[in-house]
Amino acid sequence: MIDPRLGHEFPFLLVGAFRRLIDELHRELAAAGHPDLRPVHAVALQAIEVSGSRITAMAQTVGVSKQAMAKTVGRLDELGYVNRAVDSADRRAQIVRLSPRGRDALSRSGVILAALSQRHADVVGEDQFMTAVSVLRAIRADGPAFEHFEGWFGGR
Amino acid sequence: MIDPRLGHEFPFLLVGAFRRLIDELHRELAAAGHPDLRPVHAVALQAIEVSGSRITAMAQTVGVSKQAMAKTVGRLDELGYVNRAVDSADRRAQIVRLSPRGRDALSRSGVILAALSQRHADVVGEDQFMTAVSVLRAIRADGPAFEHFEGWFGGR
DNA sequence: TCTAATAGACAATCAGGTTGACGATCTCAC
DNA sequence: GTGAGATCGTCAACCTGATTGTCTATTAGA
Repeated sequence: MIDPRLGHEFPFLLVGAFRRLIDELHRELAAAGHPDLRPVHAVALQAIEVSGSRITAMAQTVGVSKQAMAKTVGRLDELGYVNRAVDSADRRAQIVRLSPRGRDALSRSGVILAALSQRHADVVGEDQFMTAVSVLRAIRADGPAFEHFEGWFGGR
Repeated sequence: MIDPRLGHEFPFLLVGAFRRLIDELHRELAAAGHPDLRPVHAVALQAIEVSGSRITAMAQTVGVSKQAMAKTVGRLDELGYVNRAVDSADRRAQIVRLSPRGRDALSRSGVILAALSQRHADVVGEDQFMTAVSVLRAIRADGPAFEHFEGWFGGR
């Protein structure tokens, strides 16, 4: 039997660890030349396939309306993280592609997150860390790849 | 050395596990007679001290403006989860107290979350689960008791 | 008793999302 | 071919949940 008081603590542990991880990621991204990149941008960047993606497809992947995704993509374009081009095969559509800067941001994110994970693994022990990963995988189970939170937490 | 690809997965594991846990909590709370209780309400309820709290104090605890907290408390009053009374010692202030229904919701939350944690611990093994807890505690470190997310994820 | 600070309500505003409607374009059955 | 219907991305209107600024009532303290 685990301590029943853990019940109330556990969600806070999860969200707190998430928050701290993402805060550290963006602090280091900012220091590495990406001060304007917000978490929501990083999520959108990850929804872009290597061959380029349509806005509608990205919206569906992330779980927001295409209008919302269009706005985010517009901002990413402004910031130089993506390029847009009309799809030669379908002139209604745009193909959104990562720019070199976008690729840089994404690969740096990977490096930073890997380093952060490694740092935490060093502190608690690698096998402990991997145990935590497998526990989280079990809890998360077959959830969606991207979580959509709009209006989820609140709602009057 | 842990697999560098874990870096990108880890935040999604955390947020996915959190989301799943809270979703299950509120599904069971709804089935137990609390269908209108949202996560944001549960957070506010937890910010009420046993002897009663002022709105301003709750706002500070949770990390939102007092106006926002006043609205949430108003809703909780509507729903019958709290009672408000003028503070006899300071007639500007209100004392917000949990109603019996509020106490029921909070104690049920505890029971449900403990059961969910126990269920996951049963699946992965109690010692594995406790290892995960200590890893999360290490990552979360000395973060605030309540995480405040408004405007954190997005921001143009 | 006068002044500064505080509790909470009201109003205006903002941000980030939503839905609905639209023009342009594509697909497909005929 | 061509006409009907679906789909892509934009524009506009709106909703929600937060924010800041302002206000009154009240309290605390010199």
